[in-house]
Amino acid sequence: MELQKRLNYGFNGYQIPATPRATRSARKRVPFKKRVEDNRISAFDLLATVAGKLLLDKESTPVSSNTSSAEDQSKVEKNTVKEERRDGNQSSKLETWDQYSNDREFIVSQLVSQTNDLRSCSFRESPSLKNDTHFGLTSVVTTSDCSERSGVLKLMNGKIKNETGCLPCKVETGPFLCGASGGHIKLEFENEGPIHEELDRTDKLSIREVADTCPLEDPVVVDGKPPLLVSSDSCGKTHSYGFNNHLSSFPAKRDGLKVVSRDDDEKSSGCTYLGPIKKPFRPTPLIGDQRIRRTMTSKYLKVAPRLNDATLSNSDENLKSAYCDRSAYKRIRSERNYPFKKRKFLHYSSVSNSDGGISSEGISDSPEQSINGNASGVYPKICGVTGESPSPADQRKSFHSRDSHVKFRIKSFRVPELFIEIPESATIGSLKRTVMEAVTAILGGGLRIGVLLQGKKVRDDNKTLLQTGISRDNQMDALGFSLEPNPSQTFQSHCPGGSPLTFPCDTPLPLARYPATPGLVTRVTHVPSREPHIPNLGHFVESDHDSAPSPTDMSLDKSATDSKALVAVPAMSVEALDVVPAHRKSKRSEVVQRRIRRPFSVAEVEALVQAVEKLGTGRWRDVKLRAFDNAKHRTYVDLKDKWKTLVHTARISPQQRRGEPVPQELLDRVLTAHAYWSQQQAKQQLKQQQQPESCLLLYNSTVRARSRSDGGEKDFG
DNA sequence: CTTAGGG
DNA sequence: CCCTAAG
Repeated sequence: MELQKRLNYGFNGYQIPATPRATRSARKRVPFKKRVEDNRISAFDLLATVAGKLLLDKESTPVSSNTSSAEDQSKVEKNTVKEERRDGNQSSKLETWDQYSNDREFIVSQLVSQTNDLRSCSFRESPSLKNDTHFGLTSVVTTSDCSERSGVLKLMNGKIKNETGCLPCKVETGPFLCGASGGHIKLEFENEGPIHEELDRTDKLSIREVADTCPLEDPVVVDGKPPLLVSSDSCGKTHSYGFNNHLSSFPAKRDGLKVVSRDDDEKSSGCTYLGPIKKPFRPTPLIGDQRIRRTMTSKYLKVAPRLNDATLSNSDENLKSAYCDRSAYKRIRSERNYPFKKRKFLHYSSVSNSDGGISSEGISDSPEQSINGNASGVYPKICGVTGESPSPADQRKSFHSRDSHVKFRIKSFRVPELFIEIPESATIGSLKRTVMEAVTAILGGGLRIGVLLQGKKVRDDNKTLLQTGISRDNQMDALGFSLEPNPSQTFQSHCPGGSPLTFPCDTPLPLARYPATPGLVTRVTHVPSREPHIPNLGHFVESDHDSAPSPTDMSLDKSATDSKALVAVPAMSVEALDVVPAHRKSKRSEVVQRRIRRPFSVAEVEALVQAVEKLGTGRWRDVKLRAFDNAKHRTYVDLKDKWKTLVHTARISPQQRRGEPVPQELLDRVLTAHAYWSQQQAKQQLKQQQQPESCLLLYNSTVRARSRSDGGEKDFG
């Protein structure tokens, strides 16, 4: 497999002379936009983009849209640099990574918000559905000219709103409650249209749609009484429900965007209210990050409060009912204003704490089933496009000649089905928790994005949009995205104690209550963010076009690997999420796939030995520079490790050695050199030890002498 | 960032 | 290879 890829792509044309010692990070994280500039957007890119930002905005000219302002661009660049630096490259630009976090937060927020909706989900008893289980999600995507910003705003809104609790979620909740089990929604794809118009249109659309199709019998069970399960059947349709509708009180505004006005909100109760709760809000000059940053801050600091008063007041009722226990309500309330990071934590706690007293609960997910389920089609072998896959060069070429850009806007993702099994005696609280856990399990297991083109799954992440047939003027009507469970994950119920009842539930799959599902959110995020403490996980973009010294280079395999990485977001235990500070970069990075193994070739070993013979064993950086300067995938740590193993290898019997045999001659040299330099090192240390000692002695003697004389003086005095 | 070491 | 403590 790898070999094949290697053959296909080779590493020609990817010489990156600039950063000699760029390593891991650099490879792992290549800002999306950067790649965009390369005109090489592949399906994979698309996935990533979608997942992360729910928005892809590719512009023909780097700065042609609000979205991709020059500022952004530069940021991206910096970003890159920083990455490289981290890897040992000593370039001096450091800032930036952090600057991207905000956007990511948005996304996360959105995800989180959706999660909240879970609480208001309802269950329907229909065991028969069990086999249909699938966790695949489908999403509605619309392309428009809306800038990313607008998308972001929406996301934010969604988030905030949700944080308010069970929001009178007019629009957004509606769809979630509606049957979400099924098919894929088609993608509306349109190109270049007046922004405001577009927004306006979609806005109305979503609202109306929901209104029409989704009566939304507010599924919220009132005060934990027996009616454990409420069925909110109906609405099996697919809607496009965006986040457009809850834009209320956001500083950043856009032309033509409508917002839910709080005044109107008052009337609203539950999801039933679908009135003309919109009010135009002013656009903010979408210029670069500063704007966003400002927006961000103000959002939480200023806007949130407002929301409290407005939205919250309106939804108080809902909140109360939705959260049977006052504490939960409170929690949510309080969470609202917390900065995102903090909220993460709170979120979790709220989950774990929420109402106790559960007799027994259990979730029985059947990942297998789900995975194999038809609907989600997680593993179809289908490839969106078959046929010859042009070489990278070709791709680039074609793109050059045809510089079109595709824009996407995913208004929301559909939620898959979840099956919950819980005893009748369970409390509502436990039910909620159970659902939450089920969801969490899924999320924790990682999600991946699927791209469907005309019903077919596009699996080749390396294909470009163009190749796949996703272009602005091409079959754009059949594009869909889906959230899929990570196949490699096994979802298991946290809680034993099985129970008799099974409630298939059209539950909105809360996207990520645990923003901490960094893997999910981040990995997928191309959106630069500036929130300083949220580590950037954009790693999946990792495309190391580094040149390797030998044809052994597998740099391009990375992309393939990465695509997998995107899929395989290792599950972080909830606990871990809870405790682990959001900024544990290392932790997160871990979420990333570990570097592929690249056994040292004999030639490399030779080079290494030679360098070490010359430089010694304590100067790995120099060794690297000297012998592996252009082997970007070999870090000095790698070299050191290799030396370590070489020494070990040399000491063991040939029979015990594995892998490509290293010439005995080399091993001998290894031993020799190692012995020599060890000796040198010892000598050095000896000297260093002696030095201080002599100094000390000298000092002591001096002091003694002086004190003696002093004493003498004193004595005399 | 580099080194040195343990995992 | 990864992760980290130290420097």
